[in-house]
Amino acid sequence: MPDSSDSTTDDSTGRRAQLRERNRLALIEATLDCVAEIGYARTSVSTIIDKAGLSRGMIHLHFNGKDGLMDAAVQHASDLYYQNLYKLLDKVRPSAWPQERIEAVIRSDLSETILNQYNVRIWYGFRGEARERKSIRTFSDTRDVRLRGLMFEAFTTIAEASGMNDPEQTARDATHGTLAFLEGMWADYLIHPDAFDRGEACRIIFRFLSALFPDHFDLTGARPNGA
Amino acid sequence: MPDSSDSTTDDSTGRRAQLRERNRLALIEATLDCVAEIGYARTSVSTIIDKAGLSRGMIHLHFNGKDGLMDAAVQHASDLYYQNLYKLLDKVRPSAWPQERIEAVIRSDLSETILNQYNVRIWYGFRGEARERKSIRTFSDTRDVRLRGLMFEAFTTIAEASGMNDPEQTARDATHGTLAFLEGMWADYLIHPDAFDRGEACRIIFRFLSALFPDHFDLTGARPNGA
DNA sequence: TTGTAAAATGGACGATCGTCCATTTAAATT
DNA sequence: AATTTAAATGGACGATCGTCCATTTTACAA
Repeated sequence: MPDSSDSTTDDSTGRRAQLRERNRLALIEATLDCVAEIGYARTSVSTIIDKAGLSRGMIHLHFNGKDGLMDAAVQHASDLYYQNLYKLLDKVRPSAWPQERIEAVIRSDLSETILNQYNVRIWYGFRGEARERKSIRTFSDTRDVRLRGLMFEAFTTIAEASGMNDPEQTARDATHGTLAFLEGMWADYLIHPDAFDRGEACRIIFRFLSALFPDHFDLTGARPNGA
Repeated sequence: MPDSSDSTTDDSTGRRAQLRERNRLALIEATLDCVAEIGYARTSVSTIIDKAGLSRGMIHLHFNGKDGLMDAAVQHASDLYYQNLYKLLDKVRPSAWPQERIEAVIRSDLSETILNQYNVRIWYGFRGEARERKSIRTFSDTRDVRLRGLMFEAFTTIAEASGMNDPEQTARDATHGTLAFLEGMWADYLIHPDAFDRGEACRIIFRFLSALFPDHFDLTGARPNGA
């Protein structure tokens, strides 16, 4: 008794499409695993399909070759990074002080969820090749768009409340500076993964921020408002 | 009239040794050029000897293979970096204030002599592979040894003069923070080589330092002493 | 000038690279 | 159950990889 239209409509959730998508994702994840484990230069088609446990031809089938797969992998890594970061940032309550938002950005970006060996190796593994592959370049590039806006807005409020001469310029510098700080901490972690101390990294950034905005930060993070 | 011992002693400055050394260096420089131009992953023995204009076998002859050449190239790049940096730092007069030394470190590390497309591509090109090759790891690693000590000493003096609670801890944080700052600026330059503004980068760092040590820094750099 | 030993050459070699397609497998349709 | 067709397979292919060595070149000593 064939029912007219429901059981197998082409909503691409059929078993066929599901398996297809599963394999596609498996290839991407295997690629990222390889870059994290053996580096970009040593990651070959053979090592990827070996790790994924799939067949050689799938890379050409799904991504038109290795380059296409690398592009998709970079995009995926980028998506995961922001997805995880914003999940953490969404935890701050809507009525939070701007300095609390800044603290959340810093603590999140240095937390184990975001800053770990796997991510840092992927990040720097691809970054070395950024000049060559356009898609990889945009990966490192997009860090700003949302995050930068969020931080700039918070710092502007803080700078205005502090009665600074040029609050907008100060906010721009503070945003740029804090992001540079975080970048530097990531490099630290890459090179000294064992000696790296998340608490110390946070404290150093907060020390600089508390010097810049003493009413809004201390060495432990955000300060409750009230002059 | 054969003179007893001077004209051809084995002081390795004979024409033979000169040519040998010249070719050795040519291979190293060709390697760095390749990494800067096409990235680490695409740099092959063929591209190297092609750029050097030498023969295939020389790599094995002088460096026991590609890996040995890469190690030597990394070492050479590192040597050049510090050689150039310390040449700039030696220009500050011996009686300079500590804050002037810090300013010199910052301005030098962000100057065109040190921070340029060639160097930054080499730096990040190798860094992505740092996890794999031990010699490459130490390349990124050694940044501190002398530089860190130099900065720590200067910041300690500054922190003590500022009457800080814990001058040593403050000096350690300031050193760590400033180096992280510089690292972040390098990453900025890698990704936005055109938009990057050296003056702005300096000003941002000085803004943070002037907040931390208002008697010793302002937005333009070091401040002359005198409370 | 001749002999010799170090240095440089460039091609051969097997291994591995990424691409691509003839074939097989299996989900979906009739 | 038979047919269709999308998906997956895995090996063949030429190109390129890095290594190595038989040979040639050349600086230096005799």
